[in-house]
Amino acid sequence: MEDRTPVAPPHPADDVTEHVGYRLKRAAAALRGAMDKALREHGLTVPQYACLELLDERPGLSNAELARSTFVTRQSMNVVLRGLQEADLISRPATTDHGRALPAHLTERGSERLHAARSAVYAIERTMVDALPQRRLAALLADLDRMAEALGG
Amino acid sequence: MEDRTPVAPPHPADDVTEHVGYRLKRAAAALRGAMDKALREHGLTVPQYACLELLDERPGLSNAELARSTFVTRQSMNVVLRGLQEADLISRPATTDHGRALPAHLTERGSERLHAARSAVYAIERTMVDALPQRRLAALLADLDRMAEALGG
DNA sequence: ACCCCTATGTCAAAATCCTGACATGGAAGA
DNA sequence: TCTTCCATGTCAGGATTTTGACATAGGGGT
Repeated sequence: MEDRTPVAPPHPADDVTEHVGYRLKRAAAALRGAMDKALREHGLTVPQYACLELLDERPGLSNAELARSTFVTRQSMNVVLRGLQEADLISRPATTDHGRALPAHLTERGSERLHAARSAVYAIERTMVDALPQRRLAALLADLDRMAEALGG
Repeated sequence: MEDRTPVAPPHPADDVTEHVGYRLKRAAAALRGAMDKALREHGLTVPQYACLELLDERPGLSNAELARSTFVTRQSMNVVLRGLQEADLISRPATTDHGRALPAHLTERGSERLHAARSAVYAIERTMVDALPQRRLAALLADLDRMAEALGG
């Protein structure tokens, strides 16, 4: 239980739990867990929800584009898309006259499901943001971007 | 390629990629990718490295404690520990005279492997920190903690 | 026209992780 | 003491994700 509060840290920098990577992983894990729990009640997984949200904003995205946007491989996104197609939440043409990318679109059911789940996810986001001191959000977003870009993300 | 720079975002808050969760996931994914690549050259996975690092600082941690500290389930950590034991990087007693928790310890090989991999991981951490404006690190760590705690992390 | 390079979709196999479940050891309270 | 509860380790099964590989479509340069 006291895993994250060692009894006597010699120096903050000497404790792994004080490192940026550890904190980042911790926050991401907390978010993932909260979203998993909230989305389960809507019959969606986190990658599935991410897909629907992206397709709602930018209809016609291809499998590879969705994969890059959600930071997973094309193969992983492919199975996610199949699941969504199986559930009739998205639609994808079997062929295309130009190129190889197959544009995906939300179905009516997909749009409804997204709007139902969105409020739950937004509540989580609100919980996170409200936990921050006022006016610190922009700086946090900028810092996260700087780190990701520095690592080639 | 232009996945993260939509042509015309109506309002920042209306774009998923502007949300805190998205940025958090992006930074975490970038970190994970960089660590994966760096650790592969040392024959370690990220969870394995996390284990070794924790055991170096706090020898005798049990499977369940390590699992909580790395934000995975006991079952997942169990297979990680078996892999480390198989590679003779850690040691665990088969039985214990008191309780059920089996304290894990680094072996000589494990300590050597950790020290070899540590420099690569620390370089990544340095890259991240250097990408931040000076003196912003403490605030970032605090914000990450606040968010994690708000979500029950 | 031809070749090369990149991007995309997909298949197959393996690795990783999680959910559900069970048995055991220890602590706390009736 | 006995009972109840919690934590731990472990097994089995399935879901998710990744690595590796292959074939195809399009653009660019020769």
